[in-house]
Amino acid sequence: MLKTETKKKVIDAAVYYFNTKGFDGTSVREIANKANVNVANISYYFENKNGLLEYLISNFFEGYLKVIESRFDELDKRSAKECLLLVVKDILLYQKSNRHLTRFVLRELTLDTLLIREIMTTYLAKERYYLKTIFEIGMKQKEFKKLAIPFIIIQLKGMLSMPYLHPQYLAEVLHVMPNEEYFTEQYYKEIERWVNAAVSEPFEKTVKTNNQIALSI
Amino acid sequence: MLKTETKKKVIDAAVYYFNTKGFDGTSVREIANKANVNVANISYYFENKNGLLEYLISNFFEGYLKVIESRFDELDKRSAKECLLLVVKDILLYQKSNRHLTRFVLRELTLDTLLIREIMTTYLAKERYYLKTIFEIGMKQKEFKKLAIPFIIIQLKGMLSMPYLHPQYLAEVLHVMPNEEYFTEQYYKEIERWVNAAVSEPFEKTVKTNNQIALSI
Amino acid sequence: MLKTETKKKVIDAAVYYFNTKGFDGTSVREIANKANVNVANISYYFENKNGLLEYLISNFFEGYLKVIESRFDELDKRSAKECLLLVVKDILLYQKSNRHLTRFVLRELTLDTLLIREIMTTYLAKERYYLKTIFEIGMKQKEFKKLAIPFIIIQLKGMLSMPYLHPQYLAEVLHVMPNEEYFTEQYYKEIERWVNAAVSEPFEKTVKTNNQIALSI
Amino acid sequence: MLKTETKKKVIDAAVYYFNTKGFDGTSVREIANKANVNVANISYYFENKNGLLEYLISNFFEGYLKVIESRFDELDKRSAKECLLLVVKDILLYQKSNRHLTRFVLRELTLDTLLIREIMTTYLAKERYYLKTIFEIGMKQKEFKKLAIPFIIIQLKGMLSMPYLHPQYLAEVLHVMPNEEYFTEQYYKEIERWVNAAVSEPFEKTVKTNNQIALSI
DNA sequence: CATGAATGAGATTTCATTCAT
DNA sequence: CATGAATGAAATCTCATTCAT
Repeated sequence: MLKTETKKKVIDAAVYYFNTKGFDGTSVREIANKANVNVANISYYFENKNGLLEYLISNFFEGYLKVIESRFDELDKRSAKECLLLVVKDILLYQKSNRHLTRFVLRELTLDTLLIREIMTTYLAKERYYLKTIFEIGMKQKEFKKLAIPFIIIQLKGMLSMPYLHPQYLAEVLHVMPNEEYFTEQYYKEIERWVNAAVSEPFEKTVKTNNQIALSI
Repeated sequence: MLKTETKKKVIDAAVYYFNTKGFDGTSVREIANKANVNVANISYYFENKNGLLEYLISNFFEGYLKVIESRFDELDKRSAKECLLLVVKDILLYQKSNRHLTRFVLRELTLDTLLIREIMTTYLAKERYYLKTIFEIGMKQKEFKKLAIPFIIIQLKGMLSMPYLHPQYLAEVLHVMPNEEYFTEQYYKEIERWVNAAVSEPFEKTVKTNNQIALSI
Repeated sequence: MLKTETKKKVIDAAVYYFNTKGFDGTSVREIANKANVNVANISYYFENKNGLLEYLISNFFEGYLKVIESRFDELDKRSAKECLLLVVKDILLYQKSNRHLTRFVLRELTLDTLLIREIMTTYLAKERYYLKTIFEIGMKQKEFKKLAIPFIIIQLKGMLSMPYLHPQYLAEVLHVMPNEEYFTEQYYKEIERWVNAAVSEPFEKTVKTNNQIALSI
Repeated sequence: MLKTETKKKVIDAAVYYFNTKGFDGTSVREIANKANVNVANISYYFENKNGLLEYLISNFFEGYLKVIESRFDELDKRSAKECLLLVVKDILLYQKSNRHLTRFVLRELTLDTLLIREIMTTYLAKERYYLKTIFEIGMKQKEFKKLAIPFIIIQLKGMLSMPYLHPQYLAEVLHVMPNEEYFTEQYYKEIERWVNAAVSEPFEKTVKTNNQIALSI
């Protein structure tokens, strides 16, 4: 554990600055200074600045996918809607507990780089598969309306990422504090409302049971 | 209004690179090279690189707000829902016709800088005022459900920005082409569905009339 | 002429240091300091440190080949031996008047790099062609003995380069001053002796006339 | 004499890289990686990188001089010319069997450093003494022409080192393979030709006997 | 209005070396 | 005897900016 003390300090400092100033807006020296270690450690542990970037993004998506996968594996025991809502809840919680990393990764995803292209063809393709499958099953079971799945995914992902990409906007313009305890719970309910109103079949009976899902933050 | 050729070339090149590589990831030399002009022109026309940034972002929001305002001014002649949908449509069209600039500005908004803070307290505060007022009127008129307005705005803005922040994701992961003609129309319908299902009062009679709003792209 | 003052100063300083400390043993800062210009000028004029290397080496060989070529073109007017001796003389003079550059280039040629490989397939292949042709004609005309040309070239080039690769050795070990006026003349005579004794046919009559070639240093 | 495995591996790796990339162009990490040992071993065994350099160069010259000395000691039993040719042969063989080290050392000798100056005042001064003495005796015995000894040494050393400094040039430009079996033998004959034609007195009777020296490679 | 030359500051990376284990 | 972690120094390179023309 002590062996990687330095590495951990670098990661924390990097996430901090990448979050606020962006990857290109942050110098390795700043990171090293904040981490109170020598600059050369960045090369030592991550080869170079870009290696640090890759490490952080990959790391983020490893955890992200694990969260989705573990809910996806319960699809046989649960209804599609239940499953979808649990995925939504878990993603919100994952993003909440990694909010600096999340903002930075989501921002980085908007660039046209080789790395991002690779991320898309691996992690994001998998994510799409899981979501698509959940929606397909839900539609087959008549839980969900027959909708264009890609467009549903766009809306869902838009909603899931918005508060974590723009926390400053929420706080300073809308006066909603995305870092405070109850925000996630409240926002989860909003997405649930959207699922119920815009995705689920109105007369679906399973709605009731799903309402019982509570956020344990 | 009649910009010199050089200034215009710089702007185009800057938007191109800022869109794909980000502001900090782009050097003024790259911009000058692509624009086929001398680097010193950037200082000449925009004082410095940051001036170019400010110019582009302000420019974006000037146009953006004008679009919202002109619909907002029709609030007396139209129902809140009609107005909201027209605003949605116009924003989509504005973003579509400035897609490179839009992606870059939306990305830049995720940073914590002085400039962005200023943008928030000016342009985005205004935008919030317009949206809030539309929703308030709609609720008062019983067109809209009584909902937490900030949360509605979060969802709306999440949906509005998603395809323009992540065109690559739409194209390569979801195989939806956000730059093709019919996308905006289709996506507009999705947001309309959301307004009808999750925002509007279900028994609202005006729903019918609103369906008539057609996108003239 | 004033435009390239800086470039020229960089070149001079680079040649000076590359000569004594080698390319990898010299830092761009040292060069810039000696040249009394800003380090960035090296990137500005030569792209990077390696560009400076390429420039200097190419430059050397452009001049080197021009010297050989102009004598080679006189092959119709002169005997092969005369021509060979004039080439020898001119190479010695060229190396003498570029002694720092010469030592550095000859040393660099001993490395296994891409650049050197390219130099070999271009400049040195040409040089070999000229020398080979001179020897072939000389043999055909019975001026020269029938010898293995590559081996003659090895010996010739070994002799031509030795004093310019190892001036320090000549000075400090052999107490021969390769930079002093009369050295070139004396050394030229040695090579002429080698040509007469080891290359030329002993009964060749042209030997006499060739002796008249005097070095005008 | 029995080096630790690690030390030997370091030496081999160092010679390999110094040969192809030069001393300054090689990092201790590269050496350690190739040798499959830890970097710190280099400091441990050679104090520092420069210590490794000194070790290798000294080592080379110890062996080099031993080769010359053992022939020199036979001067009483043999003619000067015989002796000279045996020295030539042995140097060629020594360089051949240490070709990587040889190229690197010969290249390093072209630099102006303290270490090289020391090498010159020790090893190379000795070498000069041996060669000079052989030539002087030969001249006294009328085996050799009365020539300027330093100039003879320059030529001899130029010929001896050329193929080992520029193996790439021989291979790729002249298509002579200095590493193949028969090269040394053939090249030795060339130098012998030079000795006979340009150094020896033409009517010298000992020439015959010397022809019997055969290379046992 | 536009340019090429030049610069100073700083960013990233490399490197030899050290030290505790 | 050997290692992995860590460092300080320096090397290369990049960048925004300035200035004379």
